[in-house]
Amino acid sequence: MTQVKTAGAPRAASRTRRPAGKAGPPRRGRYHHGDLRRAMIDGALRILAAEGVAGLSLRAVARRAGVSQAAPYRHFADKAALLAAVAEEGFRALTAAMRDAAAAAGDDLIVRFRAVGLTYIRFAVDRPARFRLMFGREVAHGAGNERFDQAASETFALLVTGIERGQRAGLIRPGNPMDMAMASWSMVHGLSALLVDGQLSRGTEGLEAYASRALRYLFIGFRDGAPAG
Amino acid sequence: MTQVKTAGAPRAASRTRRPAGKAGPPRRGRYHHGDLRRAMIDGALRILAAEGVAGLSLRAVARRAGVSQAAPYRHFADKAALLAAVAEEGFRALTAAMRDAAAAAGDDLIVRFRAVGLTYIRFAVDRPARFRLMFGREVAHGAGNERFDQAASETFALLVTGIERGQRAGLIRPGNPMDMAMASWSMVHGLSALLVDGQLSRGTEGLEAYASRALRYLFIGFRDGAPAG
DNA sequence: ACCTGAACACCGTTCAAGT
DNA sequence: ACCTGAACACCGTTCAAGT
Repeated sequence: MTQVKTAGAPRAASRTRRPAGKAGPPRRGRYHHGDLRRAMIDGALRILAAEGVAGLSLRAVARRAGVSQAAPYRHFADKAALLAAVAEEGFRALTAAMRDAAAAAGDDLIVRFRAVGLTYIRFAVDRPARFRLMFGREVAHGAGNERFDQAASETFALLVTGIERGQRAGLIRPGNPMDMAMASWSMVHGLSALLVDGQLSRGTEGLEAYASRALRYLFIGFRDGAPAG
Repeated sequence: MTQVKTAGAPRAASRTRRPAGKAGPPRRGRYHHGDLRRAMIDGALRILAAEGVAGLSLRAVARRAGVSQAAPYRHFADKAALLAAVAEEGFRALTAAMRDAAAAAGDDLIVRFRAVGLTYIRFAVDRPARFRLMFGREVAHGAGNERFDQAASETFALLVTGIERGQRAGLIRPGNPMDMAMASWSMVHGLSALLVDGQLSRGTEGLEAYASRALRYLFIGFRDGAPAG
């Protein structure tokens, strides 16, 4: 699932581990952390999963990394910059998961398309705090945050490509693929957001079955042979 | 638009105005505020519109109302309770706006349905901070917040009713109206959220035209006569 | 080059005390 | 009944100083 590689790391003694990783002569004492930037992102992810965004203070992440409250400012301009880095990794993980799901779904384009949407929804439901952060106002979009925006638009490009392929195969009706991508993203994102924030609840029903009940109507609208709009 | 009635209020001298408004003997000095609860909600709305949720601290709202930082705790258990009250009013305003739009749209059920969706999207885009607050994690859903949840589910009930009417009129295909309501809400909410958070941008295109390009495909899927799913 | 310690201006919340 | 003042434990951020 392209999760960040932080799983079994020991909780204490987070100083002095992990060799520099860059070429060049090994630093003598290599006092201090080693890779505080990486440790801050991993720590933020752990706090997000355990306590949600409410517990995610810069000072708490620094504490967990074993450094002073001021140390993170060597690596991030401010708190927003740390959150942007976390969100960017989230978009990369989401894009990778969608790509994997498409590949695993086989040749049927409709099946692939559905699998990609369900992967998006599952990502959101399984990591609610991270999903909210990725799409929330804490992260400045567009404003000099190119790496972040790039990761986000890759996700969109995946969608457009899938629709165009479906049109060429005669499975999806003609029409502007951007409009259809926008419709798909909106429905899948809306379903995710409403589930994550508790406005919709699926009870004991499986997530995939529940979500498919709604997605079905969009697929009918996309299908070639439906009456013209 | 069922906006809160706070428009031209003077900025200073916010004490001692507004008579109690409840029956009973007029209080003698009626020292202090009069209706601090109301003033807190109005102040929160103004800060939300001007600075977004980042500027919305309990102390700032108290300052604006001309009371001490501790005074609000007479009227709200904590900050979350104030935010819940603001969100609840937001849901009521949204529901009322959708109802008005449906009434103004005339008899054609499809036109009505579209008008309701576009009203939702316009509400979100015109009051982004308020929209985010209404649907965000700051407000506890379901956890002993009945008045809030009631306002939210009224909005959903409006949708289901519209779909059932469309089915009876033979305009909408047979099927579980709850599923279709879920699909509609998801698409409209997703479009709103992605616009509000800046992931989708409509450039210079009018909001209604832009949103309709996506909504179109859902309507095709709903329409009676479309190939069965 | 990377980090610490102390400081500043903010928070949310509590609690005794005032009218 | 409703509000104030002072306090506590937190924040984000800055800045001189240390190694």
